Amino acid sequence: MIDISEILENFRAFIKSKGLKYTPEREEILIEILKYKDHFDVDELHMELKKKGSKISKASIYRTLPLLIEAGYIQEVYKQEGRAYYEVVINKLPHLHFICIKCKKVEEIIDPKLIELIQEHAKKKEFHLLSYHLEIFGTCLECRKGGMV
Amino acid sequence: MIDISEILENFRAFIKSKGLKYTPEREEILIEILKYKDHFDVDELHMELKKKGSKISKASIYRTLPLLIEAGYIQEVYKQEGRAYYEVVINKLPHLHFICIKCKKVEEIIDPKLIELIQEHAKKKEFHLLSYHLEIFGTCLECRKGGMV
DNA sequence: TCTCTATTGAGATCTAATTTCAATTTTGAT
DNA sequence: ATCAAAATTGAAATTAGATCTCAATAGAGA
Repeated sequence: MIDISEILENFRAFIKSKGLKYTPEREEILIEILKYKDHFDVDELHMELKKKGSKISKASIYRTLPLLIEAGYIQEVYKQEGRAYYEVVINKLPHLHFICIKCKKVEEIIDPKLIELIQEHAKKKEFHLLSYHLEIFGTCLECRKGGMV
Repeated sequence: MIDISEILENFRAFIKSKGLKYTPEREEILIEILKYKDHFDVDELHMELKKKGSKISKASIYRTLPLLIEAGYIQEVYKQEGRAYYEVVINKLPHLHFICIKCKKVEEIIDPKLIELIQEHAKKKEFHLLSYHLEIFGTCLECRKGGMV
């Protein structure tokens, strides 16, 4: 389970270490994001915050996301139709996304062999791993039954 | 080695099979793309065609790329700063891209274990694989030496 | 050759993301 | 607490890749 207060304290330290200011907006965005169990995008997050009475602008969200990525809390996982999708990656290992291009369903696959394989290569190249996009695009069984592709 | 005339004939058949028309523009775009040994983007391709006296518009390139992807000649491999990058995938197997976020260098890794792993999962899920994005973002050794991250 | 339909180029349009800027807030120092 | 310097914010303007519109053109079967 994720300990929010610990994360917020870490985030504050991260922000401070960069000589930036720890604002209520940044904290509120992080708290809201931590609630996501799966993928989200900026519009979705903005609407969610609005629904709760928050006045946080999209601009602030766009400005905060790179910080959260840099701090290691979230990752951009894929882009579709010009829109970026993110997910919380705390305690999450690299995983494959199988994305159906027809119904847009996304399925996650976590495979220790995959993780090992990636880390092995990164180690060999002395590459410092920050994030990853591992998407497999195709069509799922249900959509193929529907007479497509 | 790639046999261009065979590919063009296949492409013509593909276009015809969809009830579309085989135009000089489409052929020219495919021929030009087949020359790329690594990644390219629309602007780059458009400039290259222009340099050779071609009048092909960007609109036509944008309209042709999805056909080439569907026909299996190219793939969109990653997006960076709002721009999509493509590569020729004829005779190419799934491979990882290690992308340095500092110097933007991209290194390809082909690993039979990776291919096997992906195909295994796809088969299990009865997922029809069309394309993939396998990007690992991070920093390379040289850039880390430069005092960053 | 004729006709139907797809395709093209040029420019308009769309829209996610970024930038600008004045007002506000944070924060460390006093 | 108060103050000043610098970062941050929201709103709106701007940017830019990608898509769409449309009139003119060209491919392809009859």
